[in-house]
Amino acid sequence: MAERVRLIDVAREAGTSVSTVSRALNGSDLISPEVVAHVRAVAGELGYRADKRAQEFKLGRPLTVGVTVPDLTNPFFSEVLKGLAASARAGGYRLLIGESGEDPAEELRLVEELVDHSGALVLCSSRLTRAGLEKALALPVPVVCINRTVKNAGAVAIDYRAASRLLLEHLTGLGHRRVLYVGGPASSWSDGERRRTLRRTARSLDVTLDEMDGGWAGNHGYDAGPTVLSSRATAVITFNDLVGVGLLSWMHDNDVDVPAELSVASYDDIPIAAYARPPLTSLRNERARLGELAWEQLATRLAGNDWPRPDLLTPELVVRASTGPARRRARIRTS
Amino acid sequence: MAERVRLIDVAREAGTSVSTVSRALNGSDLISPEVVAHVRAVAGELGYRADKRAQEFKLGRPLTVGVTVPDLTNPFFSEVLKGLAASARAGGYRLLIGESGEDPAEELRLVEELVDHSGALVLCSSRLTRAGLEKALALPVPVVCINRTVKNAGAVAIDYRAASRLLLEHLTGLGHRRVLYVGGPASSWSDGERRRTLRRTARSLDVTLDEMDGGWAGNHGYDAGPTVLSSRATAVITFNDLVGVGLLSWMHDNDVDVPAELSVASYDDIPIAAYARPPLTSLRNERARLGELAWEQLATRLAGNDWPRPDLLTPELVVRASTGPARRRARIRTS
DNA sequence: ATGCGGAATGCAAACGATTGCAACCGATCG
DNA sequence: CGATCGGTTGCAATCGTTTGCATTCCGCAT
Repeated sequence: MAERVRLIDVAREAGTSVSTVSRALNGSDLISPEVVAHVRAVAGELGYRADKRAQEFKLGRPLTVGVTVPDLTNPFFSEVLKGLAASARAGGYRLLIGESGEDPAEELRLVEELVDHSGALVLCSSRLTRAGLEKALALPVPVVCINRTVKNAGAVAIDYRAASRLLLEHLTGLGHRRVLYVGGPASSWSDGERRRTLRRTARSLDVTLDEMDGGWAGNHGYDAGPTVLSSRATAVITFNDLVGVGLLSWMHDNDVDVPAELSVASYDDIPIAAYARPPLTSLRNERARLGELAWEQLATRLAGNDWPRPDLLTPELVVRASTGPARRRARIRTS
Repeated sequence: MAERVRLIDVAREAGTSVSTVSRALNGSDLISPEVVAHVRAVAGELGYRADKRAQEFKLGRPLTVGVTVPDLTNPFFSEVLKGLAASARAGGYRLLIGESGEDPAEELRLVEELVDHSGALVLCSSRLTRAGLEKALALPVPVVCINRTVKNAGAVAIDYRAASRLLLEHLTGLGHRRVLYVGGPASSWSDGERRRTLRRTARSLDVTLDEMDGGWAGNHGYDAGPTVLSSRATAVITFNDLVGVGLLSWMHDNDVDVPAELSVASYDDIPIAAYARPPLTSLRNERARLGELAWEQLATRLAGNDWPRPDLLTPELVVRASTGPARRRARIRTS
C-alpha cells in the first residue's frame, strides 16, 4: 500500500507540465518522441497509474456495465455472466454485478443503484414486475434484457418455442401422452414462456399437459417427488436441471425406476446433468453466447445506432438415460 | 433513456445555488427545513440522480471493491461472492468482479485493471504466483485474500488442518488404512493446503496416503475413475464435490459399488452433493461467511486500523452414503 | 440608530485528468 | 534581418460535486 502518484508528480519529476505528461502517456502525436520516452520512463519509475475515476469523470462516459442476476449460485447465470464479462472486457468495459436474490423489489433497488455507476444495464432473467421494468427502461442508460423480451431495449433470449417442441416431440416419440411440468419461480418470465410454449405445443401434438408449481433449486425438485409420483403422467419436464436432479434423487431414494417407470427431462443442460444418475436428458443452450450477444446489442446501441432486432438462441436436445419409452399401463405401486 | 439532470439544473429550477441544493440533498443542518423540502421536491420532479462518478471523484474514496475469482461457475466461489456482495453493499460498497479463468497471468492482469477502479481488492482463492502476489500487495489499496494466507494483508480461510483431520478420522473410524487423494489445480493454494494437511494427519493416524493429480470440475473426477479403481486404496478423497460427483458417476457407469467397494468423500459440500447417488460425504463450510468475514477485515482496515488477525473457518463433516466400512480384502475385479 | 450574533445562503476553490488555444522555439524564406 | 511557419509545449478551462469561508439577512440588545 504505497502512496498514490498523480499526474502532477510525474510532471514535476520529468520537468514538464501535466498536459505534456498526459499527452505523452495517451499517445498524442503532438509530442516529440524523446519527451514521450522520457515521460514514460519517469511514470514507470514512479509507478504512476491514472486515476480512472477522474479520467472517466472528465471524459464523461462510464465504461461500466451494470448487471443484475437473480442468483449468483445458479450455473445458468454464472455462465451468462462469463460470456458477458469476457465480451465487455474486450470492449473496454467492466461489469458491476448485483444479485437480487430472486426478489423483484430488491432487483428494482439494485437497478437504481447500478445505474448511478454504469453507462449501461443488463438485466439477466429479470424478475421485475411490468411496472418495474418500465421504470428501468426510462433510466438514462441503454438496457438489455436477457431472457425477457421487451420493446425499446435490447433483447436476447432462448427460443423456448423451439425448446418446448424439442422436448415434447422427444417424449411423444417415446410414446408418452401425458406429461407433467414442474414449474419454476412465479416471478420468472422464462417459466411463463416455458409453460406457454409447452401448452401450445402439447395441444398441437395431442399430449395432455399437467402443471404444478415448483422452484429453481434442487430441493424444489426433491420436494416435488410425492406429487409427481401420484400424478398420472408418464413423463416429467422440470423447470431446470437443478430441479430435475433433485427429482431424480427423490425417485432414487424411493425406488422409482427412471426411466422405466417415469421419464424426466429438463431445460438448460448444466454440467452436472451429465453426472446425475441416470444422466439427465436436457436442452443444451449456449448460455455464454447469451452474454456475448447481449454485449453485442449493447455495443451497437452505445455506438449510437438503433437497437438491433432481438436475438433468439435455439437450444439442442441432449438425450440421456433419464428418458425412455412410456410404460404401458398405470402404475401399480401405492406411494 | 432521458437526458441527464445535473445539480445546476435543480438549482436553477429551485431558484437557489448549487451549494444549497447539494447541502439540502445531503442532509446538512445548515439549511432551513423549508428550503430542504422545496429542493427535494424539485429534484424529485426533475428526476435528479447524483453523478456518482463525480461524487466519488470529489470525495476521493472509491466505494468499490474489486474481486477476482478463478471461475464464476464454481458454486464455491459464487457463494463467497454472495456473502461478500451482501456485506459490502450493506457497508455502502459495490463489487467489481473479475474472473481469471484459473490462469495466474490473467489474474494478474485482472488485478492491475481492477485496482484502477477500486478502493480495495479481494482475491478469492488466488492463483497468483508468489511474485504476482507481492506485486498485488504493493498496490496502493488494501488487499484481502480468501483461502490463501499472506502477511501484510487481510486473510480469511477454511481451516484445512481441521478439515483434513475430520475426513481422515472419519475414514479410519470406518477401518480404512489406505486413502487416495485426487488433487485439484496445481496453481491452487488450497489444493496445496489440502495435500499438506492430509499428509501430516495421515502420518499421525498411521494411514497410507496416495496422491494423484486431478482438477476442479466434474470431468476431472470422471476421468480419474480408471486410475482410482486400479489403485490399492479403499477410500478416496477428492479435491472438491464437483470432482467427487464426477468420480461417483464413473463408478456407477462401471458398476463399482460405492461405498461397499470404495468410499468417496470430499471438501465443500455444495448443494448437489446431497443429490448425488449415493449422496456424497463432504465437509460443509460456510462459504458465504467467508465473504462476510473478508468484508469485515476490509472494513476494519478501511477505517484506518491495522489488519485484524486472520479468520479461520472450521468446517463440519456431513456424513452421507458415499462412505462406509472398508472392504476386508483386496479387490478381485479386473478393471 | 448602531452594532452584534446567529442562522441561512452563495461564492469559489478544490478533486485529477483532458484538451482547445495561445505561446514559444528554431529554422527557413523573402 | 524580420516575418512566417511547423512543430512542441504550457496555460487554463472544464467535467459535477462538495465544502470552507465570506456574505447576507434578520432580530435584538445597547
